[in-house]
Amino acid sequence: MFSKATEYALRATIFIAQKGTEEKKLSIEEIAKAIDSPKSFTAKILQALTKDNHIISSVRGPNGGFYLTEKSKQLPVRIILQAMGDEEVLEKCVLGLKQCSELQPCPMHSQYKSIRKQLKELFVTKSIKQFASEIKDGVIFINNS
Amino acid sequence: MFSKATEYALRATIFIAQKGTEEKKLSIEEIAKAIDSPKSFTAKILQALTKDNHIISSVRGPNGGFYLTEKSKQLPVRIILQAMGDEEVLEKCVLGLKQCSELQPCPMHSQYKSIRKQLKELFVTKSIKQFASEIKDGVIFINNS
DNA sequence: ATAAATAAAGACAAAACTATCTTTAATTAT
DNA sequence: ATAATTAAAGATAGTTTTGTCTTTATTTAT
Ligand code: FES
Ligand code: FES
Repeated sequence: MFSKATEYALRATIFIAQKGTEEKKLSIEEIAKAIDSPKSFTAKILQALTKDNHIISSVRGPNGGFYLTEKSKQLPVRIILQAMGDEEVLEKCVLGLKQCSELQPCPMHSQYKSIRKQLKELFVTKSIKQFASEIKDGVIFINNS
Repeated sequence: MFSKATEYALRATIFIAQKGTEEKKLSIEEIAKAIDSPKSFTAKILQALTKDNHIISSVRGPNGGFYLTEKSKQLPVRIILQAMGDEEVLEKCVLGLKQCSELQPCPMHSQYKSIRKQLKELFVTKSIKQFASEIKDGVIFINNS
């Protein structure tokens, strides 16, 4: 469904939203361990989400690390897909036709479109915060290494 | 959702099922043109679906080409994903956890599982033939170059 | 000021994916 | 038999993805 990079981005962002605060930031070390992802690769991903997109906030130096502002937590999870350049799946033809339309539907279109719509709905209507709070509420995991 | 190779495999197989017969086989040339895919790459893919999996039938030489037996046409489309080694998406955790389970659910699990179930249902319950006949029935396209 | 801690930036490498081209084998038509 | 046609097989190459390592910049604590 998504690239490894996007999977790590989603896991990391949700984890940071749940555990990090401006007072107690999370280091790349902690994050990579928590979500079971390669540290340097994850660093690159967080860098992108910080620099270009301001989805994640970061501070360098001692007691530095990553956290999310309240505003960021309220963004739809789709924003992460967007930042990672991996939201194509929410729009694209399941058979890879250059465009998906009612005018030129592929053989699977009529059956597939409702599934894709639900998927899009999930990423558009639910915020980062909502999934972060899932972890808090119940017995929910962000890794299972 | 799927790799390019799998997209081509799905399009090609559905197209061959609709247009090819044992009497009038389809050449790789025709197929690649019809589904708008790179010829040699598509050849490799059809080769795999022919050799290892016997989903597609082929004959070499003049008037040779590809077609599907009636039996093959009745296989679920999932068989193509299986042959391409690309059916992970039907089972896998949306966040990429090593396993998806009710016992160790990720933060998106409860919302995502029904979507994935519908996707799997689509590929398991519908046959190649059913999608091939979509092309025949209405105004349905297998390319839109 | 200096040292320590931490993210940012950049260079590099391995693996997977996508694609092309050439040669070989099989089949058919003449 | 021979030539023509077609898929099979194999070699190769480009691109993208995934991942690691090193150096630099920034911030904090002493
Ligand atoms: S055209 Fe294929 S999903 Fe719409
Ligand atoms: S654990 Fe993530 S979808 Fe089930």
